[in-house]
Parts: sequence; C-alpha cells; structure tokens
Amino acid sequence: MAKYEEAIETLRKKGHRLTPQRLLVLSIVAEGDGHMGVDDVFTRAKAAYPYMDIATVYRTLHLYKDLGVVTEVAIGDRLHYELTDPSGRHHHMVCRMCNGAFNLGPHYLEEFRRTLISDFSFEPDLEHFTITGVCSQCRPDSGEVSNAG
Amino acid sequence: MAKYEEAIETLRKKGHRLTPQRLLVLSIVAEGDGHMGVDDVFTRAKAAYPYMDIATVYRTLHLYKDLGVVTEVAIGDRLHYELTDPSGRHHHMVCRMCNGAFNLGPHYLEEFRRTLISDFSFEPDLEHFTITGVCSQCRPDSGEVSNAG
DNA sequence: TGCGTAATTGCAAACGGTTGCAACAACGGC
DNA sequence: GCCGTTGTTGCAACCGTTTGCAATTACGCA
Repeated sequence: MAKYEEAIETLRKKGHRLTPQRLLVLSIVAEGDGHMGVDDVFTRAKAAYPYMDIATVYRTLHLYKDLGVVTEVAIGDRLHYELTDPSGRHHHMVCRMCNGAFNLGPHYLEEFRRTLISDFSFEPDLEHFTITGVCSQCRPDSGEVSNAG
Repeated sequence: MAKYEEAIETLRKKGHRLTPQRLLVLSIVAEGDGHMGVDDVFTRAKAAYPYMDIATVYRTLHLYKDLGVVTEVAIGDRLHYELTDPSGRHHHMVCRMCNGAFNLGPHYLEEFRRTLISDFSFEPDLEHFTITGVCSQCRPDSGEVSNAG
C-alpha cells in the first residue's frame, strides 16, 4: 500500500505529528477503498478506539485534504473521502439519480483549462473537480430506464 | 424589472402562494443585483419585517432555486443568490483569492458537455455550474500581483 | 532514556442550516 | 365580502460541523 506510506511521509515532512488517531483515520480511509463518508470513518474509528471524537475526525480529514493526501468528493449532499492517487489523478462524475461515482481522466479537462487560461487568464482549480449529472444507466433516452432515487 | 414579474408569474403558475415574505425575499434578491448571501437577505428582510425568520428565508430561497427563478452561486464557502436571467443564462468563475465572480458564456461548456455525452453517455448538470480558481488579477504570473486574501 | 515545548486531542459550547408542529393567512368558492 | 381548506410561517428543537480551551502527548534535543 504505497499511497498509505506516502501519505505518512507527507505528514512527517510537513512537520505534522503522527498521532494514533491520525494513523487510524488514514488507514480507515485507505481500506475504505471507495469513497467513505465522515460518519463511516467515525464509526469505524470509534470501534477501534472508543475515545475517538468526531471533531478529531473532521480535523484530521481536513488536514489530509489540505495536504492533498486524501481527496474530497461530493456525492449527493455528503462529502466522501478517498486516498489521493499520486500517479493517476482523476476527476469525478457523480450521478444525481443513483449516486454512482465515475472517474474522469484528466485530459478531459485539460482542454477546458487551456481555454479558460487563454480567454480569461483564469486558472481553474481542477484538482478536486467533481461534476454532477445523470449517468448512462439512469438516462431515460439511453435505452435503459432506471427508477433509482 | 421583467425578471421580477416573471418570477412572480412562475410562482403563481406553479400553485405557490404569494406571501408578503416571499415577495420581500424576491425583491431583496432582485435589488441585490449582484450575489447576496443568506445573511444579507435575512438582515434586510428583518429590517423591513421584524417577524421574518431565518428559516423562512432558507425555505423561500430553496423554493426559488427549485423553481429556477433564482440561481445559487457558491462563492468561497458561502452560497449567494441572484435572479435567474431567463435570456442570458451563464455560468460562473469564482476567484478563490479575491472572491470575485466572473460570468462564463454557456458555449464554453457546450463542448465539454458534448464530449461527456458522447464518451460516457453522462449528461452533466451545467445549469448552476460554478468553477473555482484564480483570476487574472490574482495570478502571480499574469503580470500583476495581488495581495488580496 | 528522560525533559521541555508546542501541537493535538477530547470535551462541550457554539454555529449554520433544517425540520416538526401548532397557529396563521392566501386563495378559491360561495 | 366571508368561509373553509390547505399551504406557509414562526418558533423551538434538532442535526452535522466547527471552535475554544485545558489536559494530554509526540517529538527534538541533551
């Protein structure tokens, strides 16, 4: 699990302390693989260490997000967290019908980025870019009909 | 002020009641012209009608947003509201340094939309699309240096 | 290894936003 | 214009998230 160790290295290099709570949250997010909500993280953390406080979970996740070691993804109205993949950074498309999350390769936004820079000299933040919409499964005109939601 | 009257017409047509509170909120958003936060709306509404409750402001703004008569724009961490312009719908670029909001013509996203549909059959929600970034004034490499923030 | 310092934690209070509910009032029908 | 119905309001309680603060603990240094 290279990403996990890299994350710890990042923490240490930036002068942040490696507390058991932080390592616990990190491992939970790492093992969660997909996208975990604050609640999921807190529940699991509390199971492993009963003194764990929800405030610590929030603070830790925000720290990781600021350091870039975890990525925050808005799914529905909830924020989910995943370990940032240092090699294959990607964006997300989230379906508002089924709440499914799909990855979007970085090159899809490169063109958009270049346009904004050349036309407006506006440098968009695309690191944590997530776009909401309706996926192929849930689009009525795509052949299949879904009644999720 | 055609947008204002159109909004009232939309309310009436959809069977919602025209309460003084709703008209007040609408006029405040309309006169606010630029983007107004919930707080701004509430403060002004309370000044005009002291019984006004913050819950009513939230409910009213959400109703207007659902009806499409106001547009919600995320600026920094705050949500701002403006009357939807029925003729010239546009998107927003918000600078994270100076919190300035810039309009983005709809055609900039049309291409992106078409690509997502053709490649993934994913229909993105672009009606209320807002992208964060750094504007020309605040970009260090754009010639000017800003110390806003 | 043990000590001092400063970051971090757990707790509780605060905050912004939402919701349940009884009182109220807009609107359609008379 | 008045009445009944039903959507809406104001209030207060609630929920998820943030923040202040004293106690705790990780880490650098001897």
